[in-house]
Amino acid sequence: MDATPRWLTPEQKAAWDSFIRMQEKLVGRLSRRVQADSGMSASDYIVLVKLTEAGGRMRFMDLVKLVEWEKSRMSHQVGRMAKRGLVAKEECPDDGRGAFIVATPAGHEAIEDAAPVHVDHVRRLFIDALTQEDLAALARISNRVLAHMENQPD
Amino acid sequence: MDATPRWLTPEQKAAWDSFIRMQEKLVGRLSRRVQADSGMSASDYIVLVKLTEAGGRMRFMDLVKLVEWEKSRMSHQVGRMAKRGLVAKEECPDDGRGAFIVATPAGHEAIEDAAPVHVDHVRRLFIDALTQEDLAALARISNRVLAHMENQPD
DNA sequence: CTAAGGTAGGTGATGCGTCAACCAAAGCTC
DNA sequence: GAGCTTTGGTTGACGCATCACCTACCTTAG
Repeated sequence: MDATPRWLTPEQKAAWDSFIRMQEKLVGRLSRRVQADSGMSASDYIVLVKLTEAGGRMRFMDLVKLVEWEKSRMSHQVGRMAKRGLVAKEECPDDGRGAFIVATPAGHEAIEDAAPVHVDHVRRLFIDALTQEDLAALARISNRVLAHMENQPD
Repeated sequence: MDATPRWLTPEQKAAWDSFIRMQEKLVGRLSRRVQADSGMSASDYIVLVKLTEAGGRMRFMDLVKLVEWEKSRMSHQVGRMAKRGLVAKEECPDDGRGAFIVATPAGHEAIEDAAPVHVDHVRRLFIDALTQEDLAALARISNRVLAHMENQPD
């Protein structure tokens, strides 16, 4: 009875705390940098990256799946981005409900300017801290956790 | 010239992508769970954890430093938490500007109910996916990145 | 052909995070 | 003790994330 202990072991807790702290600081710093450097939010950035990587023009739902967001979040996001001129929405002739999301010239330019700067920060703050083996280990661990989560409810 | 390459190597990019993806999914799932299970936001949760661990009563700025947030964020946060009855604010007799933040009985109860459930989810989604060695490696890597970031501007 | 159910996408309310500006009390300095 | 800086903490505006719900269109069984 009571198979799972109530708390984590000290080593587990220490590992968890370090991971969470690192991840929060790193992601926070990077998203503040992209905002300061490019005037785009981190969400703008990632949507533009994925969209332009895929040719600069996609169906809304395909974009949702690619970025792995909820459609509501994406809808709000592209709404804001359209207002800022980074993307445009086009009707879909084949499907009356559908929409194409298209990167505007301004969107292309924004991401082409922002991407190398962002990569530099990723390298400076993260990659440079680690050896090749560290990086490989982290990739393996991340994929292991991802795979594990997929078999878990909720 | 041009000492740093414009992009990451394929292995670097793969590691970075896996890490970011894992971290987003994991943190997202955990914070949705704590919200669903306890009615508290993830921010409520962590503030209450740190506050009660420290005795349930602290100076505002000490709490800010403990949680490593900006004071503005904490100010908004404790404002909301006070409105929900999780904490209360008291004046500080020694320092006319100062405030004590105190966990209410409802706050104590909320965190005592929520904490074991949250830990179970952490274990289920994360700890159980990894070996002891994985966990140790991740802790080491996280601390290495944290230490590295401290020496970096911005 | 039509009704039922699924899919594409949007909306509005609410809470959260950040930024910049602000204010008042507390030292500090001459 | 008058002016300066620092510290402790708040505020308001704005963009972002989530939730629940909604509409329009498409698909398919009968």
